[in-house]
Amino acid sequence: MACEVCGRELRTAERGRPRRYCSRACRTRAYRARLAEPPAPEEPAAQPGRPAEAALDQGRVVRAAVALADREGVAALSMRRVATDLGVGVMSLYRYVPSREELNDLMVDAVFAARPLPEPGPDGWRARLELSARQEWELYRRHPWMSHLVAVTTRPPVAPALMAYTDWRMRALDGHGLDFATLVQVAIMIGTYVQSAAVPLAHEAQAARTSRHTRREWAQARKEAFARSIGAARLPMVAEFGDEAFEASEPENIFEFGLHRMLDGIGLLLPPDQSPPGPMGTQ
Amino acid sequence: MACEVCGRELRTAERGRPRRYCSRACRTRAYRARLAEPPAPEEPAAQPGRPAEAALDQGRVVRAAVALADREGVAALSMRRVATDLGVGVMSLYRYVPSREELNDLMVDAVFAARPLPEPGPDGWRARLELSARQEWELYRRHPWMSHLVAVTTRPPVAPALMAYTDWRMRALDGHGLDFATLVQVAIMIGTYVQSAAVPLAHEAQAARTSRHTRREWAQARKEAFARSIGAARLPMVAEFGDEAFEASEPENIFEFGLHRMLDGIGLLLPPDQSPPGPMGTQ
DNA sequence: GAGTCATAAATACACCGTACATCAATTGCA
DNA sequence: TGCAATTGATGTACGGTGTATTTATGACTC
Repeated sequence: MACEVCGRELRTAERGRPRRYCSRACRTRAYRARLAEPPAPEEPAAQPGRPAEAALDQGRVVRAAVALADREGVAALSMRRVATDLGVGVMSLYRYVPSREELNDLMVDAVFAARPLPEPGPDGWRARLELSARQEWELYRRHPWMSHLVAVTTRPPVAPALMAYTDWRMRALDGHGLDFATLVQVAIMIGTYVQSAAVPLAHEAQAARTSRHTRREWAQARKEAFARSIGAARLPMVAEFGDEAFEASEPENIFEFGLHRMLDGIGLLLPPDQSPPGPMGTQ
Repeated sequence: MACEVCGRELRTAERGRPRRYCSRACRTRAYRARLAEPPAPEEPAAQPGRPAEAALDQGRVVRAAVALADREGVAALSMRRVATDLGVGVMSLYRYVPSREELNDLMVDAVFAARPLPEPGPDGWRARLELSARQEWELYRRHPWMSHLVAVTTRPPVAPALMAYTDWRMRALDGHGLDFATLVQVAIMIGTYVQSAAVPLAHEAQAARTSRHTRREWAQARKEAFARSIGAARLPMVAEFGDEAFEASEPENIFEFGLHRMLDGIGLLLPPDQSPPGPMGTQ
């Protein structure tokens, strides 16, 4: 009595038909695997018992979720809201999306898949890495909820299109004598950095939506709170924060600054007189 | 009819005494502000109607929350669980903690406050920045839920002790001719990077707790999923991922690698022949 | 027509944060 | 000495969440 997919023990299998899967997620996975086996993923009709046309599919669910998050922010994103937006019952979503967590992944994947990095990229490793970072940053600007989702899942999102960015970055730097492990680390480091720099964007987007406080007001209030609680004596630098520091700490500027520092640091790994590399992907 | 703290409209003020605050959070804020006004914050007694001793205080609540998160992970952290751990009613917490979101901030602040950076730090800007990053990293290792909380709030946590890290970092690099705005950016960039590099730690901690999958199993499963869905042809680099890449992408190693690249990049901002600076804080 | 199966949905459960009303205890003041 | 004000602590309840379980419906094969 074990789930056919994940092998977990099956609970409450007493009444009715014998159960085969431990959860809807596993059942859905099995179903999708069965669908994926025949070589025609574009034409899923003519399945036994399948209605003439399905009202839903995974793409529609994911697109609706992305649109909702874009429109009303990550706080409004829930299975119920997505379902009502689509005009279907809540549980209908679970036929196409194994769980809320995997919906998050699918949303991230959809956004990245819609904007792949160009092939071939520009010339020169630095221009390439810069482009890849800037393009990812642009995605976070347009979909601020993404940086939130990435962190909320307590694990890196399982999104092939995001992995494609990593792959592209590795190829962007390949051919300069760096070993494979270093390429991995550079690519991951860049993605990690862009994501982290984008986290404040989610906050600003939410604040702009609820029109509660602007970032400036918030920074001012926080500064005053610090002045009251800790006293500026202990934080001499923070005590001098003014317009200049505020401007410098704007997410956009932090991103730009850190990006260049990081690229500079990567440059030091490479042999100094390296001539410009050939086209991408030629190893 | 507006809240005396935030000015928001007061709903449902018909029956009973007229309300003065829009929420318990505001009422608590007003109460705390009133407590802070007299110049003796250590001796708040002799208030009218104040009981002799309170069973709870903010410190106990925050400590219980931190202990709970350490013990059972961020998923188990809720107001109800904290309350039962303390043996009090749920709503009793709200007398000392304005809201769940601010409890998050207080938890982060408590952890950072318990481990301040040393004064004076070591010699040399690089050793200092490295120490500050490594010490923050150590905190995330010990309290993996922190990286999660930082991101969940959709805004940087309001934690003075965390701001103290920023201040320390700015002082660590001060005296090398960098302008104030650049100091701000360096300090924020380092903190941002450490936090983001720590996000996978939360995942691993949770996985280890539920003993579902190890990181190695998870990476393997993900690789197979990619091979099935996208096909390795489109991701030539990822297709070659093996033990070496797995080892390289270990959070600890990503952190170390990125830290050194970042410090290298910062070093390029400084004049090359700069002699070692004097003791910290001398401007 | 019976049986099998996938779709879709309704219901239900356990949980969350927290607004609200209430109670007893304490104190200052009339 | 009473009374009003104020606080700590709490119980109850509301509207929300993700999703397990169950049921109804239709389409297909035999």
